[in-house]
Amino acid sequence: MSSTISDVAKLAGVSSATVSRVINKPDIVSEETKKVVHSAMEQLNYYPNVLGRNLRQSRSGFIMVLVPHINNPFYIKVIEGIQEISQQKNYNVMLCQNYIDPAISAQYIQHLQQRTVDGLILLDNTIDNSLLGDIDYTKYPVVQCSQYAKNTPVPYVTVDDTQAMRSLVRYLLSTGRRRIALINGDKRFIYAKNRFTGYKQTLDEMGIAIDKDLIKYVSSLDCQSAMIAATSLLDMENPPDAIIGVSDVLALSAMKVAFKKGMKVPQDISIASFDNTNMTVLAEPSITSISQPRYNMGKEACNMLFERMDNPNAKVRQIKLQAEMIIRDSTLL
Amino acid sequence: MSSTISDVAKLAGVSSATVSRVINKPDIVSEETKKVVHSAMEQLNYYPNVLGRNLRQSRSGFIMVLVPHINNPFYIKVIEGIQEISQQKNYNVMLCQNYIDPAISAQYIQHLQQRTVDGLILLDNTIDNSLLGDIDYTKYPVVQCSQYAKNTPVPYVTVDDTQAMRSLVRYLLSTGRRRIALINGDKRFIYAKNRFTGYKQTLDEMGIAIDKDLIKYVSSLDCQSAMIAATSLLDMENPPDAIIGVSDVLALSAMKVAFKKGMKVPQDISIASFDNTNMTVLAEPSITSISQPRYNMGKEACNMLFERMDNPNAKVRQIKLQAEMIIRDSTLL
DNA sequence: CTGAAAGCGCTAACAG
DNA sequence: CTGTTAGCGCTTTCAG
Repeated sequence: MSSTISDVAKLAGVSSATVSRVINKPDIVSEETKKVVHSAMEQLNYYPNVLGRNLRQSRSGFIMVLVPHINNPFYIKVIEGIQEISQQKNYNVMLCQNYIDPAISAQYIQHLQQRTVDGLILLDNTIDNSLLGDIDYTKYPVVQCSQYAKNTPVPYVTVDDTQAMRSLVRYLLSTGRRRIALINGDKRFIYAKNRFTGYKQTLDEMGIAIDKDLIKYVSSLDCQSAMIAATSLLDMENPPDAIIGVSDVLALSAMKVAFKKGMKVPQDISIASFDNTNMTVLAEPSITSISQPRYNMGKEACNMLFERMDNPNAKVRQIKLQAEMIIRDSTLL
Repeated sequence: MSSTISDVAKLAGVSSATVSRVINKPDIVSEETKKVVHSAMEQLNYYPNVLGRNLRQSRSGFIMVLVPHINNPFYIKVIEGIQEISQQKNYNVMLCQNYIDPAISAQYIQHLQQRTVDGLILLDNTIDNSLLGDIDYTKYPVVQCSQYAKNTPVPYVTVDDTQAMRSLVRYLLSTGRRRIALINGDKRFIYAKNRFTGYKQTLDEMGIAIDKDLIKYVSSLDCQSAMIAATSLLDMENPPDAIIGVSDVLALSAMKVAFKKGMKVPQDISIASFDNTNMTVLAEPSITSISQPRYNMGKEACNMLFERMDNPNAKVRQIKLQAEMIIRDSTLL
């Protein structure tokens, strides 16, 4: 079997405590003994057993990142940001998908109580944050990312969806569009609520009446639902001259429906989206999209989590980052 | 702090061994004591501390899945399959991305020696399997997935790339195409080598001379490289009448270039790809693609890994799954 | 069916 | 700067 710290100690002629110090606090060990210990470690091909260390320090060295589903490219970059920070802190990431199933989430959350993981970053967007209700966030370090709960002392990092939508609608209006349709997600999601607010505010300010028929909701962000929504929009007697999808897949699907109806983008209709994943560039024409600072969201969320893991009484920070509009061919008039 | 097994034992008036049995081997405990213990656990809101258990059993309860990058949708489904099986086995997954950097891989592989993880599924495609050379696969459970090493006793599950390419080329020929271009990945990758073999074999069999100018290699599977390759193909004096990309992004990029040159797909040129991710459906026209059994690859690889974790001397299985061609608009003549 | 006792491998006081 | 000692929380013999 593999060698232990006391094997090394014996071979080096020192105590296991000293070996431990060589590994963890090399500064307080004399050069000479360090040399002896290192050579013993090498001879025995020794690697510290993390399980022993974990028990002793009662830390697992893992954080959990709970997302709905990684087939949504939005999460990929966020996860990268999280992994960047956690690696700096010598922590591993356990990435969990709940497939929007609260039962699965509940199982994963047990990992906090069982000490499988030391903290949790919640990218879950379960409606009404029901999930958060199951977690004792006073006891375990938890940070929300993207989605967030109002009036709850849980740290979060999110993006200013209202503002992002405002800039997008304003821009479309500036290109002369007046019948701007919106394909939104379930309004019980905060992002959907906020984006709708931005949409409504901007039209209100410009004195444009809201046409309820121009607003569609999809229960899931996939091609099928999106195509149904887009078809009903484009089949209207007085169809929209622009469509905003709250996710790239929605916009791409809408564009596909427009093509099928013989419409040209952007000549006949403008198309815009949120998320700015690489689909927007691969599409023909390329799609104007709202780029959220996904990587930074991940980094910030992870930083916040470590703040709380280091000090459970640290101030609860709740921050909102700004998004950016990337204008591409699909709206260029 | 949270309660321990001996707190529960004390409250229930039994030994901690009995509490342990209630949790792990309930069958050999009397109904009565079980009841008492359960109620004590509830009163104390007890959850077993996994760190203690792990040390005792010297297992971490984690397996590692090492992939190049999860922005490649190919891996997403494989990972899902892996997670499905590992969850059944009460194992957690540590998903690691090496960003095609051997130094990062090397760091992760230490986790095996440190016992942070109990096994490894390698989806890495580092050229020449250099990575595998760093792992003592006789000592630690390792399974390769997708990529594999010939003549090495490491279990793997892969897909019959040669056969898949053969069927695709044969099909394109059957639609009348004769100048079929190939945008391939670095030939030192096994998948690239095998797909090239399938391409060459089929053309040879049909008595069609290989035009080397029709074969392009990209060092990375992104839009930029792909567009450069596609542009040089379509700028030829005698351009191809079909382009196969070994990944969806490559094909989509090629299609974009074709559009820019005023060509129509499939009328002027056929486009086909490997991977069959949802981009192929979102594209207009939708793209003919080779669908690999990604989910099953993940499941099989994970099953193999547990076989080896359960029994290090288990027979080394090396299996090859079949891919399927999905015909869509981009090649319909 | 249950209890006592040992110990997984490590780190952290404490003492020198 | 280093050694001694204790113990993290759990499971697993071995007895009974």
